[in-house]
Amino acid sequence: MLSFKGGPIDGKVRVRFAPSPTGSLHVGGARTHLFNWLYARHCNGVLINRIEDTDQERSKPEFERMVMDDIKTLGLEADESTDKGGGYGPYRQSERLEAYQTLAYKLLEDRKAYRCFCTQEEMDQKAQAAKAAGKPPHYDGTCTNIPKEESQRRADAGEEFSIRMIAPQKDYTLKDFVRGNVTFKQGMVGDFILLRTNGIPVYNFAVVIDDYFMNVSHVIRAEEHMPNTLRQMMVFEGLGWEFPIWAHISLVLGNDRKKLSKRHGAASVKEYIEQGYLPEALVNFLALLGWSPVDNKEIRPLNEIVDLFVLEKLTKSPAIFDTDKLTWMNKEYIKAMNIKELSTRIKPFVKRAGLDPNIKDEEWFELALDSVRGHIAKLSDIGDYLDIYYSDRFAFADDAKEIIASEDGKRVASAFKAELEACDGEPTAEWLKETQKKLKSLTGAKGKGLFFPLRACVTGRLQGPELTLALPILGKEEALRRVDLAIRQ
RNA sequence: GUUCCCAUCGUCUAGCCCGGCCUAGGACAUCUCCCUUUCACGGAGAAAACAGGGGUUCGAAUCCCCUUGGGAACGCCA
Repeated sequence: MLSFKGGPIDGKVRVRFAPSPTGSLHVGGARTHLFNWLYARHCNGVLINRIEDTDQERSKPEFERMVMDDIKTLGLEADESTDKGGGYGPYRQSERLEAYQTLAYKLLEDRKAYRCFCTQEEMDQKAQAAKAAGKPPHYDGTCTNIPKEESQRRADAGEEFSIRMIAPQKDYTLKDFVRGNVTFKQGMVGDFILLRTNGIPVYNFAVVIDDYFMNVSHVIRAEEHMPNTLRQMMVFEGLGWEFPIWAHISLVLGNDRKKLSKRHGAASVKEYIEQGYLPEALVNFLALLGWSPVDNKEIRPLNEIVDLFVLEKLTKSPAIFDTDKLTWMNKEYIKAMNIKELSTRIKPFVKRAGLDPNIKDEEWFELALDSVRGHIAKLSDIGDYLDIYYSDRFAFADDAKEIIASEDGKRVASAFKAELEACDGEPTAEWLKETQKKLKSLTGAKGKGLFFPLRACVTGRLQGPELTLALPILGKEEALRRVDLAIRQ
């Protein structure tokens, strides 16, 4: 028997994010989780992750694993969860069935719910008919007034039934932390299912029981749940329990102003991470969707966000997920990151681009990485910039070829070759600076006319890191090989 | 269809609750200029919004009403 812990709120903030394991973590879900996490941290409270797997068709253990791992990569683990345990478990709804069933029968006993013998097919038909007639598809009340004895008899006889909650016909006012008072007029919802025919509870029922027994003080969730909240209020009331504090946060929308989903391309945390967005940048960006710090400073460490995060500052209106701004933020994080940290984090992306980060020593790699980091927006961009240092990848881009073929180009290239050959030891930044001056007077080329050919010869590109940085990293031998190649074109 | 929610630059937002300090602030993106004997980086600047209409008030982005627009939800999905 499941022990019923919890009870009335004892003053401590306990919040929860309750994903259903039907796919990997969505950025909208990540943002909801983040807001809960921030609030818990800010209040020195507790964050719970509960797995809502009552949809047996779509829920899969591997999805649960994915979601939990996504949360972990974001660095936002909960205090109590299926992974970590805690004093209010189990944290998977499929393991709490007994509680739901017990309470559903209590409601039945109290005449706040009834057995419904309508079949799935009948219900589908009714819903369609109601829709066709332009009426809200509410339950028509076929089984509402079946006498208690008859209901019992039919159940005993083995007839299949679900348990349906009687929706009290009166107005309900939801006191919402971000929206203020929201009144739902009576008749907005019909009698709704609590327990399915197979004994598994439905979301709106399970949530109430879990939130109560897990001692949840604040329910911070997406706005799309508002109509659900009405049903949940009815269940809380029917069970004689106090409401938690609800806070319905605005939705995250795609470019088309519709709720962000797979249709909008990348929509999951996993995809963004795989594209080379840093978890900390994504988290920082997500925090700014529907919330803003008092001092306007947008890029800031998580602990500062925790300090400033208050529910009062949440926005009511929905926010469009702007990838451009995320990308900018990611770039800033890449620029600011400690080079050793960046080095270890970016290596998988370097390998994925087909480049070996270990062809030379770590010091070389860091130098090379540092010279190009300012150009990349995502970790996955690294291949296109770092490859200039890899001789097997070397090739002249079309625009670079043109420059080299020009009059200035030819003159600069051969003059530079001579200088390089005469260079004593490895070329340094200072050597290059001197040499550039020399080349200027030697060839008459200046500005773009001087720098583009040099860059084109050495890197094969017209854009990239400072040559004074790149040349020493490349080394004399490789540089010479390339200049030679350029001249012979 | 019904109910609920929302409405400030293209986008994220500040201001709104407690009207005057708003000539509406910041950030992304865009454009311009500067720096640099090059691209980039960096710096400076520009353009860009109170959805519309009625009230209330000496005064409204801020309060009230209507219209319009957008969104969400109406399941034995969550």
